[in-house]
Amino acid sequence: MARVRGEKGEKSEKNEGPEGAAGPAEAVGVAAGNDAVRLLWGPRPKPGRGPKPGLDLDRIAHAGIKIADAEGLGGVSMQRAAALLGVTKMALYRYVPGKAEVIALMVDAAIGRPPEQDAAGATAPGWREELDGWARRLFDVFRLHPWLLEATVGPRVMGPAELGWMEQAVSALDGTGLTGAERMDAAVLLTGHVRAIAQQARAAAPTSGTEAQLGAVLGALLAEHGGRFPALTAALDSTRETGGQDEAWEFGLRRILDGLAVLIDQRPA
Amino acid sequence: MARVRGEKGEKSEKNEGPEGAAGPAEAVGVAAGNDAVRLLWGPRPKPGRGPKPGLDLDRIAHAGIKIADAEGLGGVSMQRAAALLGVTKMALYRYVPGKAEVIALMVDAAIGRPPEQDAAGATAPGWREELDGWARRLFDVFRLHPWLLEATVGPRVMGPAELGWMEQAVSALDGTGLTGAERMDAAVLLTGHVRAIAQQARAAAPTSGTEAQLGAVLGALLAEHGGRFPALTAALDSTRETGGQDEAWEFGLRRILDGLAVLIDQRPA
DNA sequence: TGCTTTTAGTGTCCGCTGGACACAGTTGAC
DNA sequence: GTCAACTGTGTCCAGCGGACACTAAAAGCA
Repeated sequence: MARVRGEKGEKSEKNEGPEGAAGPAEAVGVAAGNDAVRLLWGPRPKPGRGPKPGLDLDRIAHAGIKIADAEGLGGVSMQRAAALLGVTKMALYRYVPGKAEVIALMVDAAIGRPPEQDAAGATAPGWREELDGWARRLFDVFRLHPWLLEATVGPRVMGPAELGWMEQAVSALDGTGLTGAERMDAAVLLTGHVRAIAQQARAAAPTSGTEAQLGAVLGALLAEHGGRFPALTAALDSTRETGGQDEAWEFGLRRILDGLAVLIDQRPA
Repeated sequence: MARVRGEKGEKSEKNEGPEGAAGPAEAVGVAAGNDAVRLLWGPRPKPGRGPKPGLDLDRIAHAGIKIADAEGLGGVSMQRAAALLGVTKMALYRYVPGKAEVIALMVDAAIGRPPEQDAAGATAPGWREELDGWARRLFDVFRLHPWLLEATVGPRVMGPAELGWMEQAVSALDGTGLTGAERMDAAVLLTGHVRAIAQQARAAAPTSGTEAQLGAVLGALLAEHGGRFPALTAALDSTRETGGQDEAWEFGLRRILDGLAVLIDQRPA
């Protein structure tokens, strides 16, 4: 396996200034961009002369995923991942230049390739049904790996799997008369909704203390300070368990698709 | 000032298990819920007998904001914030039970109260104009404090300012025939779009290395692996600088408002 | 006025993190 | 058979969030 760090001095440049003084550096910073691209998109350097590598990027990614699924992204550390693989943490640095890249690999592996959807008979489904199904499948992924939300904030490089999802959404809009930019914007719009609801679902998840505790907190707050938020109070009162986040998901999805339909209908095909 | 930690043993409960074994614990975890509620919503305990407090929650929040604005959320540590205020980091723990609460305070202070918008003459603006302006103003806030994106992932308690924004959006839909739940869902939908574009804008921000580097990376990737992503390649080729993220913002906003209009028009007022 | 109690800020300590670096042992190529 | 490349380990470091004991200041009460 080829050296994972380029020039050995390259990595040290990260430490310039007191704290980097520029980027978030929190998750997958852009500083890791080039490295991350190489790791995500290959080519994976073939083993050369030394001892056989005991690990590979996939195993590392899945070790991280296992931890993150069980304990959240905060539970993922180089130590824990390495321990899960039966090596010391420094062994991981033979495969990956830093933690940011581990997370990038985790993200792409966890998102996974989008399932093929055509088949299902001879009738072509139409853009609306396709996008609807696409959004639901993506939502399922975020529900399965809630930490994906935190892991995908900030500037980062998309991996092949993630790009595959984008491809599928954009191609669902082929032949609708929308321009290329518009098709991509539509995919971004849908992704935003998926993320928004996934986030809201996580807040109400039973993992978080006692049941839908946060919703209760909101209710209590409005009960106490309701005077300052009349419209919210009224809205919440008139709701009272109409459906919860499932409703928000369906509502937003329908609104977005309706909005797209308005545009598509007035376009010459 | 009253003791900030309740029973002194309460805090230790956080350390149960190897790593909490439950929550993300990364940002503002739900474990901080009760404390965060007290700090965000008051009542602020009035000073009692001891030495005069040299700080207050607002100053702490703004110190954190200053750092985060300059260096990103990753640059915010108790040490740095305390140093900016001229005290040791442990002094902060007299006001705040932990870092999570500092971030919660930063978030609410940075989001700020939504500007009043009525006035502007006698003509009532109508829900569409109101929501449009609302979304743009919220977007401005996220552009001003990009770290808000990272700071607001995960389950958390909303502060008065944040709830004020929600209030404004919901009240803009009063009288449209939408149910309370639907009005809230619409607000969530818009917020999701604001966040999605804010995130995408951050990726292309000049802060990140050389200019819109990440967009270039995407282009290079598609140039190399374009065969696997035909629809994306076509979309991106047909685009070529049609406008960038501004277009995505306008596109999504219009689509959402169109979708809402479809629903509202078919509702009896 | 003086004493006592409450409290603000400090200093010290701990476990953990991500990462640099030097080293030992294994392997393939010549 | 020798050598160069490479994997995994051990050790070290600065920085992090936070617990805890301590000193000093201020207010209430006698």
